[in-house]
Amino acid sequence: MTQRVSLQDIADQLGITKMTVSRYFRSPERVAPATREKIAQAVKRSGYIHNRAPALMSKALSRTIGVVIPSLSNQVFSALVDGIETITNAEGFDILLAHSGYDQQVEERKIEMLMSYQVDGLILSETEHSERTRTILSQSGLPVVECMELPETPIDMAVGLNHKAAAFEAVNKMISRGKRSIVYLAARLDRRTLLRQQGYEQAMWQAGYTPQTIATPFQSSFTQGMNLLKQALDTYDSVDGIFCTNDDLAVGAMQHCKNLGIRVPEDLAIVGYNGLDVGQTMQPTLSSIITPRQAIGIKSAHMVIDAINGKKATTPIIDLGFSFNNGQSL
Amino acid sequence: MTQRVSLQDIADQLGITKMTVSRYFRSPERVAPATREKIAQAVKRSGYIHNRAPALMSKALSRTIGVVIPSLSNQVFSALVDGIETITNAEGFDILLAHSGYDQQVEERKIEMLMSYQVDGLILSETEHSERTRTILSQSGLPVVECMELPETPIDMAVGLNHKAAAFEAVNKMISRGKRSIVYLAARLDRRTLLRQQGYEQAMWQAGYTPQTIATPFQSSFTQGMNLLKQALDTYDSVDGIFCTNDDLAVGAMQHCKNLGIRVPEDLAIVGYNGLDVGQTMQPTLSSIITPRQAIGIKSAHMVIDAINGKKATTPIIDLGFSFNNGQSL
DNA sequence: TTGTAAGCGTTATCAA
DNA sequence: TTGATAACGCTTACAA
Repeated sequence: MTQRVSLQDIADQLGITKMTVSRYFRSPERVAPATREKIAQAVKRSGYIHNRAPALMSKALSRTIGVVIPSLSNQVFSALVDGIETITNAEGFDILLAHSGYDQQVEERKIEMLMSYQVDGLILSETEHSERTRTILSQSGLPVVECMELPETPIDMAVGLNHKAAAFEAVNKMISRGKRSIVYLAARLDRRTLLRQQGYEQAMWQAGYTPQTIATPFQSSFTQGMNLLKQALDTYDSVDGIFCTNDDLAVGAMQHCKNLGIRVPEDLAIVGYNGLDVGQTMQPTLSSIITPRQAIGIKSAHMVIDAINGKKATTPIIDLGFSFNNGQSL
Repeated sequence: MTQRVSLQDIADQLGITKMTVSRYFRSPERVAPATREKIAQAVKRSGYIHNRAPALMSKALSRTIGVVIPSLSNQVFSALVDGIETITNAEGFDILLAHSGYDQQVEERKIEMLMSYQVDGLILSETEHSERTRTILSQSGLPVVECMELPETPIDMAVGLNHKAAAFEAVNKMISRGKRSIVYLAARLDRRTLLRQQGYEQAMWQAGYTPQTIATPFQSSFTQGMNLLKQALDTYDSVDGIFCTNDDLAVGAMQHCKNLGIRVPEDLAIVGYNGLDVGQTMQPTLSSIITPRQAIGIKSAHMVIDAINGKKATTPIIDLGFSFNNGQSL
């Protein structure tokens, strides 16, 4: 059966105390070379694995940060986690990862789970939370970074970009190229999707055009992109531009154009969001807004760790901006 | 500062002992209704979060399963995790998630980390491990399921499919459609990619043709699919079929054909692997091998949990097979 | 350089 | 129905 090896077990084998073995792990230079050697061998032989539970019980830090992302199949969040781990690895922190499936109740459960493991801080990649989530996070006093978008009232700290402004700029670019009947394609109506819609609508109204949105509550996917474009073409007249809430939809839409012989961008301009690899394989290449997700991860990790170390950031909200990949589809 | 609320704190507020509060959580029916009510309020007020550390120290189960996947941006593994969580949620287990980036050293570190949290079992989605990983897992006696492919010598249990056989069947289908100069496109040379290559080569030799592989050590992506196809067309003469180690490459390759005006499947047949959504948006739709990844997750979780409950599976290796999505690209 | 003792927060067990 | 006690395995602080 499962027989965990303890420090005591190793100490017993060698006729020393567990304290010396413990020291061997934490500060080997304070153990006599001969003893060190003996312990090294015994550790190797026994396959000892450090047990964090006792350390979690003392008031000491766990040196672990909890990370919650909405999806396990989205390059945006894998880049975010990559960025986070660059820093946590360098700083000697571990991360504990959980995913919420874009569901606030699930997010709440996962945050509680992570907290039950005594994480020292949390990085969340959404900004809309259940009432209880906000309560337990505030009460805990734990450093929390909400990232990707910038909440008006962050729980603690935030790192991201202004999605409304990004969408506004993208749609303005489309308008300045002469497009006027631009439709917004939206999926999974999360907060970022709605913010982008606001930016889109603002740009349209400002130019004197009427915003037209086609949305689905389902997960976005290439197939959804095709379907939404079909609907858009059926619903609205003389559509000459499509602004998509992400690249998956945009690629699906572009695919549909190819299948139908619609010329991009002459007949229909298409702009995506996130600047993923897939858009660059298309012909024409996809125009898209590039979000600095790796940098967001890096900055988020720095902020949590600084806060854990008692150096709380003076500016709790960091806007890392965005850029525009011109591409050929506009 | 971070001021964790303990059971003792709540008990003190109410003038009772922490034991009663503990009971309130584990078996509320054994606490007097009046007391129960008082505790409920105090718990809510204080934002108490369960602390797992002490429980991890007793010999009791943690009711947590560690899961290691290679990538956070691959639908294959998100579906696997979905399958796992269907079961763990139902059975009252939590999962602790980690990702290895397809790196055995990272996998080793993550497994150690998960074990340091006293997980009751592990689900790994790769079958090649470092020496030390195999050692510590064996010595721990922990239930371990390796999934996706079927190792010859599993550490403990395994759930997956025979990738070599799947590739063999797919390539045979291509051959039976008259294709003879079929090139295999490979990326990130992990074990599954190599197994598929074996199946491909076996089918080719058996038909009297010479296998031709174009490989890159880099992560697969749509862009890589384009590049590899370019190379294949430059390197080999009269290529009439492409078998790809996954759908990303296949879609990139198909995209390249569209850009060049190569007709699929007339001039070039393309077959992918995994049956992801993206392939279905293409015109023609992508022919692909469909892997039962959600079912693999479900079965894996069942097996670990059964083993934890002392009901070790009699058959430690489960083959869940595969199917073929005919599509239009063949 | 190594050892001793106390304590972390919860739960199992036994007692009232 | 509630309480007292011990135990889990490690680390901190102190002692030898």
